[in-house]
Amino acid sequence: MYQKILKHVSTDINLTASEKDEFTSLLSQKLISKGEYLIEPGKAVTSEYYVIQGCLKAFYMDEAGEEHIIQFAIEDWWISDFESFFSGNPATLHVEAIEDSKLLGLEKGALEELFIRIPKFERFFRIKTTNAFVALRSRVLSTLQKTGKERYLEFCNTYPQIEKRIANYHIANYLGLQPESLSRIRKELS
Amino acid sequence: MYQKILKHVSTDINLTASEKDEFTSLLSQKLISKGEYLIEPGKAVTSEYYVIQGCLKAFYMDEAGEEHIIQFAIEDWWISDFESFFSGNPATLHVEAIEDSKLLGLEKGALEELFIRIPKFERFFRIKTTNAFVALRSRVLSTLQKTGKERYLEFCNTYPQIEKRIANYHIANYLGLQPESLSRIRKELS
DNA sequence: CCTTCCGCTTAACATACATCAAGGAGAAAC
DNA sequence: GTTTCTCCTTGATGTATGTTAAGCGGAAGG
Repeated sequence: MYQKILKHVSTDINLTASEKDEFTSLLSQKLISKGEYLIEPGKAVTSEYYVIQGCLKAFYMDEAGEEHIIQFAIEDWWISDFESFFSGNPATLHVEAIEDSKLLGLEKGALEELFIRIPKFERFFRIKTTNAFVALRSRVLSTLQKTGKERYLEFCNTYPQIEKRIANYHIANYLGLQPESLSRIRKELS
Repeated sequence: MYQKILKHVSTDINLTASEKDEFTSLLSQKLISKGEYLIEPGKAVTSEYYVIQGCLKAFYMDEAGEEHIIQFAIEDWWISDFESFFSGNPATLHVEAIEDSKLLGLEKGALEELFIRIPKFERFFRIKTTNAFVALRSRVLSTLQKTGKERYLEFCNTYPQIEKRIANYHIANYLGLQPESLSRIRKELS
């Protein structure tokens, strides 16, 4: 059960057997069915989650009740409302399973103790945070400067596994397009 | 010279006189003229900068040589290539003064020591980082879902001081519009 | 003072994408 | 098997924004 996450962590930092044990002892497994919510706005978020299996979407709801997807997460990704997790403010994000999913949760308090006991983990999570920041920045750039077709191709390159698994209208939403437009783009490309 | 930054820091954390001294002793003043570069791609970035006076733009250059502005900074803002600063990778961003500017630089090494000696500062910079993350995320949302006019109004609300100071074509670039389009939008609104 | 240049505006036209509407295929429910 | 529902596709039309081109005004430099 912990093999995947240990392999994942080991790509960035080296751990001894006892460090691995200490890390995994902090993780709690969570099962969630398709359609269920992992995070709902208004509640404080005290964990971040590593996806062992399944698929989830993180989205905002606007005043008109429209969803705006800002992230998908599949195997080997982390997901949470990081703003709420770090600041302690109530969540503003929804996170919903779009497939039955198996997660590992990591509590904020446990994480902070871990940073003190094994500082390597601070490095690991800082790398993850920096990557998330860079990904977000590059997404700002592509939405500002690129056409729908270009963004779609970029998406397919960046998330090849996701593109095949997720409904057209979810991808369209993520790309800021209408499903009809994405459909046309796909037709053009085929 | 340090009044502004101390007031700025004090909005989030409380400091004793000696903590203030310790903090300001780490800061080094930097003057930079309009048109000069604070950060150039390829070089590692070891400082972040607080703006005492002036105005700068942070932008990427694409393969076609086009600038894409991702941030402006005026008085009381921080600016750097945060990805490079945190990861140690060479900068990918350009940061250029668009007015003569006066900055306070803070070295990464000094900052890390400060975090150890006065942990409150870790909290302060974590708040800043979280805010930046949230701002970026909300920018992704507005570029995906809103029209140029809506984004312009949002920009004017969020950065009223900036809107009056910066050239039309810079604002248009930041909003992902052509200067002509922004000009039309402004006309419609007046 | 005059000239030059740069940024702003306006107009005419082109295009990407949204919107509205309809139909079809596959999965789920009966 | 039939019905229903959900999602995908396609077409017709509308709109926001891009593109190209021109002119104007103020600032900088002579």
